[in-house]
Amino acid sequence: MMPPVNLKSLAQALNLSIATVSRALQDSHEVSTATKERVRVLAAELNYQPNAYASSLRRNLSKTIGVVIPEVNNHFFSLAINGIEEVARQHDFHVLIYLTHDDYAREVAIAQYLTGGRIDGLLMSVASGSQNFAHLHKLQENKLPIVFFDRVCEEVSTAKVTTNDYESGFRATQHLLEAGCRYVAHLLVSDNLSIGRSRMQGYAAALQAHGLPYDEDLVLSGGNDQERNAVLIQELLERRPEIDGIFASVEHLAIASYHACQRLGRRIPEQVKIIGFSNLEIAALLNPALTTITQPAYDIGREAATILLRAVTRKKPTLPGQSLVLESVLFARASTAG
Amino acid sequence: MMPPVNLKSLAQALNLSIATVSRALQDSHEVSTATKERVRVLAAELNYQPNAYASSLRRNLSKTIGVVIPEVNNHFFSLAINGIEEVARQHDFHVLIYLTHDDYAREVAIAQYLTGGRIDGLLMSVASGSQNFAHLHKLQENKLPIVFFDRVCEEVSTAKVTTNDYESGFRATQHLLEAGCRYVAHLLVSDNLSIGRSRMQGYAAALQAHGLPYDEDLVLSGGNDQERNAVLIQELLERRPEIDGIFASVEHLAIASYHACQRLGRRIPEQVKIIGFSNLEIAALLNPALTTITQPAYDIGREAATILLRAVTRKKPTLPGQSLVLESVLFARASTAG
DNA sequence: TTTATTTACGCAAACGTTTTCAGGATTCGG
DNA sequence: CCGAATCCTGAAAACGTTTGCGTAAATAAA
Repeated sequence: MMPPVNLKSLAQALNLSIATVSRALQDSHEVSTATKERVRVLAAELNYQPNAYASSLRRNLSKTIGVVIPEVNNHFFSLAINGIEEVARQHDFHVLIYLTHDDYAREVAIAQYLTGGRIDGLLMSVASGSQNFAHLHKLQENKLPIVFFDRVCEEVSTAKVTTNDYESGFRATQHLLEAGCRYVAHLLVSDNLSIGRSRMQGYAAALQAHGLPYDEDLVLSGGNDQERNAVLIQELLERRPEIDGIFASVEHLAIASYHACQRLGRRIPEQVKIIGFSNLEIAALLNPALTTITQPAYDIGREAATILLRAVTRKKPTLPGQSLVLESVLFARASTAG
Repeated sequence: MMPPVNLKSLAQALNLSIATVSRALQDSHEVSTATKERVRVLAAELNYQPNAYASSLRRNLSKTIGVVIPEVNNHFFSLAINGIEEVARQHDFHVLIYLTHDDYAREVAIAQYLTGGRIDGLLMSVASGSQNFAHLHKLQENKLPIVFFDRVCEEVSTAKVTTNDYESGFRATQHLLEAGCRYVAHLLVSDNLSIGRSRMQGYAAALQAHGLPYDEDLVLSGGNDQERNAVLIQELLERRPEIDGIFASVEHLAIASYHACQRLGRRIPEQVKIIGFSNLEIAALLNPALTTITQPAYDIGREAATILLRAVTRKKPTLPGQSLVLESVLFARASTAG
């Protein structure tokens, strides 16, 4: 059994004090170049690695950020994580990941975890079921910098990175209307998510701009059960056979719509045109190719992480004024062809 | 500014010693029920949260596991993470995530990070470029339990969770041959990955079983650049126009094959049949629907995490004998229809 | 030479927790 | 009423770092 290699053992081996070794490894100017070199050589030889927890405890800094998201098996979030991890790595930060599965209770439990000083900052996309935000306010009281991305929580005053959801909702709907649709259904994931509300408002505004009525019955709120969503959409299409366009607020609802149409034998785009928010790289390979509004997921992750790390490293709070709005892009494909 | 709420402040407020408060919160039998209750009430009221780093330092246990994977924007890995996170949460463990982007140097750097005692155990899918495994051996010398999943490293003696890759490769190839293919190309991601070798051997064995020659020129090794892969496949199809079947070892190569066929105007499945490893939920919605061999990604994550956490909590090393082989499933769809 | 100033290093406290050890108070068998 | 056992509690060390402060030696200024 090897003895542990820590500052103490290094100091003994070099006949130095622990303090000097520590300072040498930090390249402090208080230690001579020669000594620094001696220390570095031995440390490298013994493969010394500082104990992260001792360091974090002493400095009250963990070099770790947390990422709380609903799902990871989702192109948007996994791309965002890519961006986040990239920035974190550049700053020598570590990334803790937590999944809420859109479950409010789980989100609260996770927030509780995170008050233990385990992380220096938090990136978050809130669960769709969240109504009460006491758990998030508690984190803020603990001086934990937070940056929301995509699914933001408006009640918490901090930086937020989002996309132009209102405009995107407007454009998506307009795209369908211009392709000839007259009865456009809107599928969203939850009514109390700000992001969903913005898209919905864009939808409503586009209808109005084209002199079409807003029909509440054409708005469907889906959940996390893919099969159930498909059934709900199927029922909607049967109940309102005049529907000739679907605007899906999230990717999996667009997919569910495909399944629903497939089962009902409705042809896309001849009978029903579909557009959806999505980060599927292979949208073009679907049958038919899916028209998408694509969010810059990777950039959202990058920007959110950048704002957060700036706050963390400068020990300043994250401010609402640092918020960012990125633009989504509409890719017209076969599913909305006139 | 609020004073910090820690064991000391709790002890002072309750007129108890730090030791007693600590024990009370751990529900130790050494402290009276009445005192426990007093402590618990105040702790809850002040929203006390133990400092994770102090605790980790003292107990030499971080309640954190690391996950090192090539990518997260990949259905297989994101599903696996889902499984991992699930198990970790059940055990009150935290999950640190690191992405190698299949870059060997990055993998080594990450391994270096992880020797700092930051994690109690490691789940890993090795980068495809890795040839030298000194960094992994170093981790083992540090007594860090490791479990490999999917992309295992055979040179390191520990538990591994894989799928029946040889059989799957055999069945995939056989499926094409039985559908009438005579010239089956094989696309793989890297020759030095054990998982790729197994699938390839299955491929070769199936050819032999059907009395067909193994043609090295029909085996193409792809990289991480999707566009370049599509071009390579395109060139292969042009060079060897007799190719009537493609067996893609990973999802993105199957997708690249679709693109290649699309550009060359080859019809799937009439001219070229395609089968690929994939965890795409929407394989059935592709044009045409993609025949897949699907790995139980979620279960792989779950099982790997379970083995690892068992080792961690019982303070025993992970052993090769704990390795697991799960079965993939072949879903026949339109892309290989006779 | 004396007095400042700089340089290079060590001592020891601190971070917040867990845990060993010991001891005072209470209870109980005899 | 004495001894032992039982029950609670506290003092203090330890985990491995970082860092304020002190100080001896070396150098510079006078």
